[in-house]
This record gives sequence, structure tokens and C-alpha cells, in this order.
Amino acid sequence: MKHLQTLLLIEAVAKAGSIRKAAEDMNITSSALNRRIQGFEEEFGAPIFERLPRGVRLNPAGELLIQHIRSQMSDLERVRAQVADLSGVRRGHVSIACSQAIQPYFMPREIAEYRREHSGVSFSVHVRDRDAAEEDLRSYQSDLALVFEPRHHAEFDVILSIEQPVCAVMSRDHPLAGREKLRLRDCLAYPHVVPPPAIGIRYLLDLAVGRMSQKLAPSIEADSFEFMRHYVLNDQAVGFQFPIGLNIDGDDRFAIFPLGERDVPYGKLSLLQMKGRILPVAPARFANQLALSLVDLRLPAV
Amino acid sequence: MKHLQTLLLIEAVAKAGSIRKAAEDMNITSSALNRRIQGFEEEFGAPIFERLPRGVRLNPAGELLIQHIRSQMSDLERVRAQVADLSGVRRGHVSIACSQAIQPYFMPREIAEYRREHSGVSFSVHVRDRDAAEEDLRSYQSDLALVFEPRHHAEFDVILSIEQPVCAVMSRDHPLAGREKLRLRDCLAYPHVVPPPAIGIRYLLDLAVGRMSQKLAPSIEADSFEFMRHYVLNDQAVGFQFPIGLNIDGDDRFAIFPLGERDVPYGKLSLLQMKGRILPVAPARFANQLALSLVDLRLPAV
DNA sequence: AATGAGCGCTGCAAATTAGGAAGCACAAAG
DNA sequence: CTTTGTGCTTCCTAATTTGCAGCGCTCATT
Repeated sequence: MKHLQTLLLIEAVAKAGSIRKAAEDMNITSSALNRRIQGFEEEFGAPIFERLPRGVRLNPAGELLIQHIRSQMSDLERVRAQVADLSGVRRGHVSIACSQAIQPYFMPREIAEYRREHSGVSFSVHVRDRDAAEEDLRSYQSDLALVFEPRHHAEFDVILSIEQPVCAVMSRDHPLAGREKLRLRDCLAYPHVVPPPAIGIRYLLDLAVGRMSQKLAPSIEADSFEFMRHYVLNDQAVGFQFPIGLNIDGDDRFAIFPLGERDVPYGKLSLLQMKGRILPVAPARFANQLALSLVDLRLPAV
Repeated sequence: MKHLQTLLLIEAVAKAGSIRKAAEDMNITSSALNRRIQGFEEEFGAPIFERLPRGVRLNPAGELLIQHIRSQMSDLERVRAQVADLSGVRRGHVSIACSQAIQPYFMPREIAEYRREHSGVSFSVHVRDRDAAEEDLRSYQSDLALVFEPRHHAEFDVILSIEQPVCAVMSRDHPLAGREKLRLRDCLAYPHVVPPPAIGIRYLLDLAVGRMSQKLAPSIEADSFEFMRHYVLNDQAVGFQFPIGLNIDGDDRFAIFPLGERDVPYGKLSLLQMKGRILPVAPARFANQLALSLVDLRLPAV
């Protein structure tokens, strides 16, 4: 789209941090790019880049502008998708950022189901912790985010939110595996493997131990739940995960115990989008499908 | 702003209804304009105009696009205003659509007050009935609308809403002028002058008479409240207006009676903006001031 | 039925604009 | 103190856009 060329170049420069680098990325000469930037700043009425000895950086005006540029490009994309839609073609792309727990079972199933109906739609899936997911939405890199315990509710539109208990995960032959019920303090008596603080489940665990005498003393801190799952099979350790990330009835190597809400607070799984943004057809419909599926996972009222 | 040139031309064509006319308006030749449109349609991937024997008209895709164009231009304007703001200058423009009742006293006072602080800000004020005001918001011709009884609440963001009683207005020497209180049916016994159905106050009167035996039998239907005010001085007629449009204590030629809510429903005066739109600095601040002033006019709870 | 006005569209040459190559001044890094 | 990398400028050429004139078409009017 030609009339956006300059804006695209500005974004490239902002990312590259230097005009010459950006010029190379965009396959034009630095002189041409330089002039376009200067021309734009002139008609815009204010400089948008700070000139540093080692390159350039967006100034506050530029930050404002780049946000406008991204929102504008994304909105144009939405219009094009909507136009394609009304001429009968169901195409498009959905970019979604989500927590690790969503990756193994939930998201593949949902995407496969969606694509059964709309094979023209393509997907990008990004694993993101809650902060990174929010940043993705803000910069329009993702249309949707499905994350546990998002930090800044108010900056986004919450399409739907459900609760999930934290579950203790261990091998079937673990000493605790025979119990009827389990409390957090039981788990902490054994070696436990927990994710780093950036991840939702750790946040909840930290909250929980904050009001206990016992402390978190992780034998292992790992940012991969897949690692955790396999690790607990090899040691008498306890891991933690949400039900949505577990194949509860399908794998008899594990013992899984949901922890009560008074023990560890439930995790809030929220489906988010950029505030006020109108999503293109495909992301909007997919969000709708996700919302429906998530409602089915809602905890029965206590 | 050069990169928007094509979009601006598209808007001009949409408005003019013909490429040649628009070309004249924009001071270029029709051939150049024609080719730009064709070029845009090609890279956009779909035609946006229907070619008719007497000119062109936006097709559905074009309608979608023009909405994007307008929102985009307005957002860029917002960014520029914000940038100007952060370099210390307080400039900008506010475009507001409002009911007639707002014109004589309320709006002039508010604008004057705002401009005392920010003399760099300019204003456009448009008199609009409730439907036209909404259309103004939708097409980004106005930043704000202050109207009685807006029809489609849900399509807009309601910044604030207050209630005002309908008042009967007559000359001091009118036979009814000595009364303590007045009811609608008293007024209808005399010649009355009412606005056309498009105007909020008429809508309320129609609602009111709908549940009465008596009917509205206007001697005069006039779309100017100023006309109404002067007319009732020249005939033993009754007119209707909201308090905000009356100089209640300042003009002793008139007798004014608020009508009870059970008699004629109160009018809802709403300050609206386009849904989800982020207003530029000046309109946003002015909206804020309006909201504060309107709150002072709120009816004391009954 | 004929006519003329108004429309969108197209070929071609002229005018305008944007692009590339090379080089300058400057500042940080080695 | 040299080297490297930066933004910016100048000159010239390439690419794009514009204006002009004209074609074919539809519709309202004569």
C-alpha cells in the first residue's frame, strides 16, 4: 500500500535505531530514506526523531506518532479483511499471544477447529508471559492475548475471564499420590519445581506463601512447563500447572490435585484485546469461538 | 500532509459524486484524479466506487474504507494536537454539534469561558437536530454533540447526561400567566407553537399527548425557538423550551412554567462523542468543562 | 430520432518528484 | 590518532505523476 510507505519506513527506522540500517532493511539508499524522514518531519510540523551520535531514537512526539501509525495500519488491515469478507472470501490472519499453559492442548485444538471451517485463515501463536503479552497487544503485534493474571486489566478490553485452580502435578508413584486431597503445605515439604516470577502461576504461589509460615524453596526454577512435566516423572518432585495445561484424564503417569482457593488463589485466565480496537473479521470470530470454549471450562459456582 | 493526499481525494470524490467535479474542487485534472483512484483500487485489491452513467458512488467496500479514512485523519489530527501540546503550545480546534436550546445562553458562555484560558483554541458550532448531530459524529465532522434525547445511545460514548423539564413559555400578559402551576392540558387549550418532529422537545410532547385524550393541535410549527420566543409575545400563544435555553430570571416579558415529569417526560440532555474515539486535547478538555457545568444544572433528586 | 451535455477512461508528451552514488562533517570506539 | 559508523547534502538520472486532447458511452432534451 503505497501511501503508507513513508509510515512504514518510519517504523523501520524506529526499530533499527539508525537510518542507514533501516535503509538496508528496506532496500533503499540511506540518502533517500533520510530525505523522506526529513520531508515528513517538515510537513508534520515537528521532529519525530532525536539525532544521537550513534543513530536516531524516537522522541516523545515520535512515540505518539508511532502508536498512531501502528493503529492505523492495523485498522486498514481490518478494513481489507472486511472487504474480502463481503466479497465472499473468508481469509485473514490471526495473531495471538498466550501463556504456556495454553500451548499443549487448548490452543491447538481451538485453532484446528477454527480452521476446519475457515481454511483460508492463517495463525501466528506466540508464547508470552503476562507482561510480554500486554506489550504485544500494545504494539499491535498480536490481535489477541490469552493469559493468566494479566497485570493491567484497565488498559485493555477484557473479552472474557475465567478462573482456574492451581494444580499440583506429580508422578503416580510419588508418596503424596495416594492422598484424597492435597494442600499447598504438603507439596512444599517435597522438592518442588516452579516457574520464574514473570509467570502467572508463580505470582499466585508467591501470594499464597506470603500468608504462610512456610516458604517457597524451589529445587528448580524453570520457565518451561514441559520441562516441569517431565521432571516430576524423574524425581520425587512436585510441579504446578493449571488444568487447561494438563491432559487430566488422558495420561496415567501423573497424579494431579487441584488446590483449594483458600490455599492458593485461583488463576484468572483472561482473553484480551487492545482497548477500543476493532478487530478484523478473522480475529474477531476466533475470539468469539475462544470465548465460547472458555465458558465451558468455567468452574461451577461454589 | 502528503501521504494522505490520495485518501483526501477519495473523500472528495465520494462527496462530489463524480470524479470530474471532485477534480475541479481539488484543483487537478480529472484524468490525474481518475488514475489515482484506479491506482488505489488496484493496490487495495477491490473497487471502491460504483461507476454509474452520471458519475460514481461508493460501493459497500468504499463505505468501509471512507470510515477508516475519516477516523484516520481525525486521529492524526489528534496526534498533531497532542504533539503541539507537549511542546507547550495550547492550540487546536473544537467542533461541536448541539441542539438549538444550547445556542443562546449556555454555549456562548461556555466557549467564552474556555477561550479565556486558551485563546489559541478555535471553535465551530453547528445547530443540529438529534439525528443530524449523530450523523456529524459518525462522519467525524464534529468532535462532540450536546443534544436532547439522542436516538441511538448505544452507538456513541455518553460522556454525561442530565435531565431538564420541558417549560411552557408565554407572555407575561397571557391569561395563564398568573397561575401558580401549569399542566400540559392547560397549555393545549390555547394556541401553541411547537417544533417539528425531528426536534427533541416535540418528541417529548408527542409522548405526552399520546397518553392523553387531548391532542396536539399546533397553530404553528416552527423549527426556530427564537421565532417561538418572539411569537408568543405577539399572540396569546404558548411555546415550549428547556430551561437551559431560557433566560429565566433575566427577562420579565415572559412567564415560564416547568411542567411536571408525570405530565411531560423530562428531556435527557446528553454530551456525546464517537464511540471509542480518542479526542484531541482541546475537544477533550472542553468536553470536561462542559461536563462540569452540566452537572451544576442537574435537577435536585426528587 | 437527433443532439448535446456530462461522465469515466486512455495515449502521449511534459513536468514534477523521488532515487541512487559519492562525499562531507562529526562523534564515539579502538 | 585512526577507524568506523552516523546523519546529511549535492548532483544527476530514473521513475512517476500530471495535463491535454480525445474516445465511447448514457441520459435528458429537443
